[in-house]
Amino acid sequence: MSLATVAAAAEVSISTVSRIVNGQTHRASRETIERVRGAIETLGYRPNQLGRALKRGESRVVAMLTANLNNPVMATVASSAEAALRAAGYVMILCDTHDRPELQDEYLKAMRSQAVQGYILVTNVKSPGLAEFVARGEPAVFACRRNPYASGAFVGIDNVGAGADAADYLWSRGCREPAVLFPAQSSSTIEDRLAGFSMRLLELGGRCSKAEAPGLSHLDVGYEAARSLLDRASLPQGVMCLSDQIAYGAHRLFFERGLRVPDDCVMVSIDGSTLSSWLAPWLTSVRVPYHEFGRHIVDLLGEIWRGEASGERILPHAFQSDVSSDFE
Amino acid sequence: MSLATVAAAAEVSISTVSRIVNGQTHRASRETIERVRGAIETLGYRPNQLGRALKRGESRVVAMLTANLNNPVMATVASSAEAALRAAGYVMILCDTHDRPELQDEYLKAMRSQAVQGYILVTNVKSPGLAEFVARGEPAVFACRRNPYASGAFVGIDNVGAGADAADYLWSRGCREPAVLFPAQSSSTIEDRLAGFSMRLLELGGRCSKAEAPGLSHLDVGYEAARSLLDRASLPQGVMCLSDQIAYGAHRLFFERGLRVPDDCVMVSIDGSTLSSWLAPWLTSVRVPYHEFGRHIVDLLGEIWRGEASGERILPHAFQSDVSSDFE
DNA sequence: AGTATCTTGGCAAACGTTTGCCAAAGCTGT
DNA sequence: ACAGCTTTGGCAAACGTTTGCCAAGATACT
Repeated sequence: MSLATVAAAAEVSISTVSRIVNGQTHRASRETIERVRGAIETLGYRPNQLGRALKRGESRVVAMLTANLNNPVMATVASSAEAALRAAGYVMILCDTHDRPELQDEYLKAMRSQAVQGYILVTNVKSPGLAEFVARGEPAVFACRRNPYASGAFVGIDNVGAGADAADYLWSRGCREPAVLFPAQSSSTIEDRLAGFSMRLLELGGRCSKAEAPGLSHLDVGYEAARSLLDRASLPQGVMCLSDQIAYGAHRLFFERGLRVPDDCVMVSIDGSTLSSWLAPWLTSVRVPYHEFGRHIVDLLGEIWRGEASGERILPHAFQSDVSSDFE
Repeated sequence: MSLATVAAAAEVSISTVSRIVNGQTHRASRETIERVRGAIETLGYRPNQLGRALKRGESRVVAMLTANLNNPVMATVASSAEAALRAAGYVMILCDTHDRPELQDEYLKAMRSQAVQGYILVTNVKSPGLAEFVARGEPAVFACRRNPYASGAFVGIDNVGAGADAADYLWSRGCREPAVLFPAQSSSTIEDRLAGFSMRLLELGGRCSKAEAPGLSHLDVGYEAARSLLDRASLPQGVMCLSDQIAYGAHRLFFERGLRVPDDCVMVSIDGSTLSSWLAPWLTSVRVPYHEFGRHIVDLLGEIWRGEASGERILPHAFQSDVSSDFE
């Protein structure tokens, strides 16, 4: 079914139907408009987005490239972005790059040939394709992780501040020499959180030991980092985990070794996922408002499309207090 | 950049370039082909999928409608479907219906106007739009939850059998009168698991008490169902939770009341998400191979497109034994 | 030499839209 | 009666593809 079908049913030309579909009411008589609207209604016509996109040069499709959908943080951001895009009349293509540069480049090319109108990037993996992409000035918003090639549209939190808050928390709980667990594969987010944490601790007069580990997922990272920590030194009073997932991994090792959190060792992390309040009551988290990210991402995309200079959106973080507000 | 650009660069006609792009090597001389390939290479040309889709009538885009991306089960299925689609040269549009009928209908219409080539549906919410959709015979594969209007392509597990396995497990642990926790909002999956569980228990000579609760998410369901259970009767030896999320919710209530799992009460569930092995070592699960779903979904879609009668794929489930195989 | 076949490649229509332009008709005012 | 304006609506080109058809040249066969 196409404009032609409707036009035939209403006995007008295709152009007339097209104009009415697009709300140009001053180009046809009231009577014609009603006839056409009736035909559209009875046929259940909806304009073909392919034809429209081809002609108009805007597809109303946005691509989201995410590092790993199985990470609940990414899933939450994807979900909130999807909802915000839908509300704005867009549709989301989801691409899971698994943080692999070749796959990322492949996706960037594929999305270009899909003529997508904008990009949401949750990645900081460098790749030749991404470098060109940024250089071409494609309309993109980075979320969680900063653009590794340039500054620009970004939605995230003040990771330095969040790290500092975690340090304050541990300090207030009496930890003077906490450990910090972090992944070998770094990123702007990780670095900032780490920097904020250790700087604040230094300011306060404390010091921290660091345990780093490689790993496919932050779960593994946490587990391995905790292992190397415990194998190397005695149990610290407190442990700072740079993400919830790292905390989960670390907790697993603690559990296996019969250590109890927070009785034997306080644990703090950054992310504050909803699941933690159910499954990890032992964990204290700096809560990041991932549910809000989508709205701001779409705002920024809008600014870019309108040609406005678009900056960063740094959203507020806080210690987890009221869980209920987590649900919309 | 379009075929026209390449044609100009290679000094041939648009048709010739198009044929070469599509692998018709017998319609041009070796020399011409090389010249065209060179031009494509240097320009970095990729065919515009919009034009192609419009002409060919197949968009190589598949829509996935999922009930709630924040549910890790859905996220896993989405992730595996995305990977399988990508490998087959397709692209995935993700739609989060939040199990709301109007939103589902809105998405179905929107996807139709996007000319998507196939659908992956993780829903059993009835809606007028879905009824028409099924009646039209659109190419769709249902995953996890069965088509509420007809039989047909489906990927899932034997939920009756999984329920029975859970009953066997609790029986083997000495539970003679376990409780079962389930959501008020039912579905084929829930019903089957419940039926399999209680039938097997009856066969074995046991009986079960049931606790049902409404809730936005299964986390709430588990919490509330556990509350109503404990308020009503004494603590059973074992609790069967119809999903991992229900188990998490129930555990939270148990934790608040100072009850320990599995010391005070054995808990079993169906899903076996990766996260459980990290965060919920107290939980025993029937493991569902959600990571494999994507592959089978795409297989079935292929069968449908080729016009083959496509049936159901019932994948094997098992008790969680080796966690490591969970990762690809 | 004449005919048949193969190779090479271009023309043009079509997919469903949008929109600038033109034309016919209906009006007003002189 | 005629110029000028508004209303109404159609024609046709364009977006980037694909593909049936035709044509010119080359080669092979009788």
